[in-house]
Amino acid sequence: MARQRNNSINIRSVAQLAGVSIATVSRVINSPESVSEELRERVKEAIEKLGYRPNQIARSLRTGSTKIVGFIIPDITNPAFLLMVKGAEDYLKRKGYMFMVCGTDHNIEEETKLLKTLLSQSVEGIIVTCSGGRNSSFAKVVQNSGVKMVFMDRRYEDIDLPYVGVDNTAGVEKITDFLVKTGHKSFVYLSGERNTSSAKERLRGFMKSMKKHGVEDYQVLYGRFTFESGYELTKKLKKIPDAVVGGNDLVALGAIEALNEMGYHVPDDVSVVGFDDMFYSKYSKPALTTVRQPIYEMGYTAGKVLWQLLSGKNVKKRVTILQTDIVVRETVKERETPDRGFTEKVEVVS
Amino acid sequence: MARQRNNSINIRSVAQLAGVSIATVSRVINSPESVSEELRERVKEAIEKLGYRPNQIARSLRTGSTKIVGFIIPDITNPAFLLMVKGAEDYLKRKGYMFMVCGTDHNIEEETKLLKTLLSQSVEGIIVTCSGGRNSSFAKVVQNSGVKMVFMDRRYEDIDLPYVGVDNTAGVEKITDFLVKTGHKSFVYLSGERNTSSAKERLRGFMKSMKKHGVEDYQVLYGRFTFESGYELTKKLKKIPDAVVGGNDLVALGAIEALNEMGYHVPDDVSVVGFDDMFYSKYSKPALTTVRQPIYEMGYTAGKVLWQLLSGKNVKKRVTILQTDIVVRETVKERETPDRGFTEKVEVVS
DNA sequence: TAGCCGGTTGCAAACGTTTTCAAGAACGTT
DNA sequence: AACGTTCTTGAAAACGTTTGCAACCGGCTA
Repeated sequence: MARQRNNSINIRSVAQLAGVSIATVSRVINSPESVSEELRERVKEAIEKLGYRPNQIARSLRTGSTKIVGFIIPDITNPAFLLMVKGAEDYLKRKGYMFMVCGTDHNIEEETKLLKTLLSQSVEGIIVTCSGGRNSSFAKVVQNSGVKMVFMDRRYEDIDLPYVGVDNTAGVEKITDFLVKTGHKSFVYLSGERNTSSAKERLRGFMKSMKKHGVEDYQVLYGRFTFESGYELTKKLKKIPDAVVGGNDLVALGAIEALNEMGYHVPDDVSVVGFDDMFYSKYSKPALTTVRQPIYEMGYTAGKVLWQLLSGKNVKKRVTILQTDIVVRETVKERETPDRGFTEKVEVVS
Repeated sequence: MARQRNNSINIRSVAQLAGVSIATVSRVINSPESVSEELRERVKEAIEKLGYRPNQIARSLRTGSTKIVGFIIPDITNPAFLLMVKGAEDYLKRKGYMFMVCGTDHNIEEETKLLKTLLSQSVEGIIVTCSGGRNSSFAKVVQNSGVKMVFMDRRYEDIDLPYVGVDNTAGVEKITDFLVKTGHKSFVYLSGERNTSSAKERLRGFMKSMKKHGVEDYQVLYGRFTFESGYELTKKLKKIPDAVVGGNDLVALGAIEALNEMGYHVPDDVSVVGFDDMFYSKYSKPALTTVRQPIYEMGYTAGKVLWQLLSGKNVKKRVTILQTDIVVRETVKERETPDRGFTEKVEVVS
């Protein structure tokens, strides 16, 4: 016996009302120029009258193209990640895509689970900002999925996929150089999650600067990319350095809070810098000196790269690295260098 | 001639490998207890071997249930909205749902467009935070859609749908009462987008407090819910009041920035309060006194209500209003009331 | 007039599932 | 031995589209 036919309006209702076949209705929708003026009008009228909207599910099943791209990011609540997402969306929505964005809560098991879920939803492409430093099960799923993917901001180095990121190393190196140049002699670096690619790259920039200038009075502390982490790490400091370099703005802001509570003034007693230039950093008191990342552009570019993949083009540039600027505000103060006046002089002469 | 069969693994490949019918494979997946031990094992093995994952699209088409709920929010980049979304997701994902979240950029035309798009994606439910104060085309689409919907945080009053929100009026009234009680005599209220339901409700709370205490020295200024708006409105002030009430935290923070630049000290010269208790407010300098909204809970509750709708239950409570707390930090200072000492005394006596 | 061609149209298959129905097997009861 | 019951299983229909193919209709050429 026939199952009860769903009473909602479908292509058949339209066809019936217009007195044509469903094929014609479909054509009116997808390639109107291929059907005669008269029928086209009749069908359009019927569509209007019934308020018919094609069922995307059926369409997807038939064509094999869902026009959906998924995002996997560590935290759906973090504005920085969402600004990237927005960048990618802004590019891709003009190509007719819809989006599913999923947060892993920094949990790599959840990450693979989400990947699987997205795959069975038949998304056409996925943009991923990794939640950890390595994720072997993730790699396995990716390999035999055949879906188009792009890494954004963070990547798993053992998975060969296009990557759009930011020159973390150069960014931190630049701002650390700036601190050295302005007379700071002792440093503390407050790292975020140590296994993420961005944390590693940023730390590398710091180390490069230290080495380059022959600075030995520095210390590296590991924590997370949060305000609280910056706060706690700083509180534990035995000796206060000339400058604190935060793994990101949140960490830097946490450090400032702690320093204030410990009775130090920023920037008079200590300089502090961050990384990100997040929304609030320019309004903090004192306003944070930091490294500006082109976050939105990064997402936009990732969207573009994914689209190239989706439209079958060969992506020549597998890796796109965007550059950073340093933005000088109020948390760095030029230090006197009384005890090194001599060295300074020599350098000038040589 | 037969179209080329899609070479990706489907239920048929599994059936073939296991030597059973596709019906059996489907049963192994959906109700394993209904198939014999032996076949079940064979099928599971085949699934594992091929890495088969059921095609959700096909499943949705057949069952008419996509297990997707959509969100429409004004700004995908605003952490407050996303915290609500997270709340709802946390509730609904345990019920097996996936999510599509869409931002309108505060544009009501985009809002109806997104609604239509979500509908043709056959989402089962939609949670909406309105972008404007009214949206007639939105209403029209909602009426004959049959999809389950819930308003979250903001609503269109002419559309009868379940609503989960916060007692904006009581919140602002409470904090304004607090200002009056601590001796403030003159007020400025900085409103956000004046047509949104939350802006209206908050303003009402302010007015109630003014009226209740017979205060006449107040002024209401309209702008937007942004830092910049608070800043600009404040800059235009001819006369500085005892207290500034911001339509939200951003506005309040903008006002503080402007006041500082104009040479006034917060809270010594002026008190400032906000609404939201957003992430950064406790770290601002001075830390903002504000109204805490249970944002996450609001989303969680909206998710719960939507689920009741989805599972066919009758929702008895069409409107759920969550209460706010006021959180006292550093931006309010008790004022002397030299010229009213007398009244004060009378009150105590009476 | 026969043949051909381009433009419109409809029929029916296919996309990958779920689910109804009926058939068969195994078993116990009379 | 006949029958009923319960449990497993497979065949086939259906979900709402898109699209290859064939049919038809005019008009044109030979």
